[in-house]
Amino acid sequence: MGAVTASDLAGWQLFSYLPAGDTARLARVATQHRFGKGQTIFSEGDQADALWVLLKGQVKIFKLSPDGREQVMRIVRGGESFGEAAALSQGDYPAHCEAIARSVAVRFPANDFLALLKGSPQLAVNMIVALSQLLRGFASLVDALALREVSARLAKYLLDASVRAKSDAVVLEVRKSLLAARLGTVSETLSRTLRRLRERRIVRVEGQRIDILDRPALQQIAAGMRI
Amino acid sequence: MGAVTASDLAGWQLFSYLPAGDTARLARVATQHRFGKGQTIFSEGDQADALWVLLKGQVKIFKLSPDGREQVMRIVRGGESFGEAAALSQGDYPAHCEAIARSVAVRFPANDFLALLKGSPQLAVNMIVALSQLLRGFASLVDALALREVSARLAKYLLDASVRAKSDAVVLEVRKSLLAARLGTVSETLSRTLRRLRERRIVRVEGQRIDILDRPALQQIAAGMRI
DNA sequence: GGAACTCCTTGACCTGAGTCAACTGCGGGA
DNA sequence: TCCCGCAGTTGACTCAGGTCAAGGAGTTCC
Repeated sequence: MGAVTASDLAGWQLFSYLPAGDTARLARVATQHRFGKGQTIFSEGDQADALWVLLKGQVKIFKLSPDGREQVMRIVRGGESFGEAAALSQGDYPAHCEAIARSVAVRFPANDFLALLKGSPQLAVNMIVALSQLLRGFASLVDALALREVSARLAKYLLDASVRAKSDAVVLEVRKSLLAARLGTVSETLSRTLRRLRERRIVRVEGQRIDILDRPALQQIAAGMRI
Repeated sequence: MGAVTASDLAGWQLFSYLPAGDTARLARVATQHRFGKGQTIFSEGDQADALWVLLKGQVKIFKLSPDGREQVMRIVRGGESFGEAAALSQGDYPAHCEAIARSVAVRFPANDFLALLKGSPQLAVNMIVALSQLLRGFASLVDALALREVSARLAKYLLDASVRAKSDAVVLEVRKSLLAARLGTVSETLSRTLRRLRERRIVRVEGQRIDILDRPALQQIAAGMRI
């Protein structure tokens, strides 16, 4: 745990266009924390007394089933906030949160943040935009889980990742078992699905690297075509 | 389509604690619309140029699978807003929206609303709280779809509904086929699941009315116990 | 260099739940 | 009062995908 300077906050989406005074006030209530790989940041049911921004590393937000299966709701990348919804509606965290790589995060006590929100329309609007995007992400996750087969979810993931990477070569940002949990399945099924794509020459797989060989086919599968 | 007065807006959660000036400005950009049962309010992919508040009636937000299965993301009740996330992040509506009963809704053009947000910290905070609650709802939907069986989802739904009704007698707010789509299943499976609960004397079913006879059993099923 | 991991892959099996089809019964309209 | 139609129920069948178990292939640590 350490102090945070205003310049630490500059450049993050949530704090863009903020007047300097607001940034300074935010920095004053913030504390910096380091987490080792695998370390818990918060658990489902904990009192949501803080909102976080990830500076460095990678963090997963996930739920567990009664028999221990894991659904990853979100993989947080550097610069993104997390725990917002819980902290801002003053209840418990609705999911678990764990660092999946060495990470540095900034913690804002919920009360302080809420108070600052009321005095900073720009911060409030930024927060609203962030929440809206999050909601979009969740809507598409619901769609995927309820209405798409695993092959379509995987195809969509690869296409999205290739857009982000601006390349046909996708390097998975997480281990395959975690990707499986993200896609709402298990690693065995992911492995089999990836094999079907490989056998059809739609992708080439080399460890964490996946090359898209036949984009149109992948798009058809993402749109619901059976394979 | 009709005009909206400030008093029409009073009392709705999103507009609570607003200074009179803000309410008046909101009313000035708002228009009132009536929808018949089954009428489309917007479709997935439409440009999200407005945010809505439902005054009367009932509205469903839903997605369709490639082969036409329906997942209801949300059932909007009187007083709630909808289309917020889409309108506030300036893209397309990510889902379909249809009135499931005769309804009256107020429409706020996205640009106007966004402008008002910047000038009304209280409105912004209300919006943030609303979005946060929505996000919680989605998180629990993801959890249900990915990690719970249909019986557990149904049990949880009944328990929640009974809390809202403050009674062991739950009157379904929607047709069973729509409830099925809400729970991420089909009406046949809902029917069979309900029968299993009936046979075990856990509930009594009379049309749209369901009496909870054995709450502890229902709680166990909601927590993942197989039946 | 090898032991002990952890991650991934593959095969065999099983089951929850979706599909299709038939039937029932209530409720509204003329 | 009699249809007609839609919501709901039930049975039979099918299958996507989860579980269990057994390797294999890198990695890390003595």
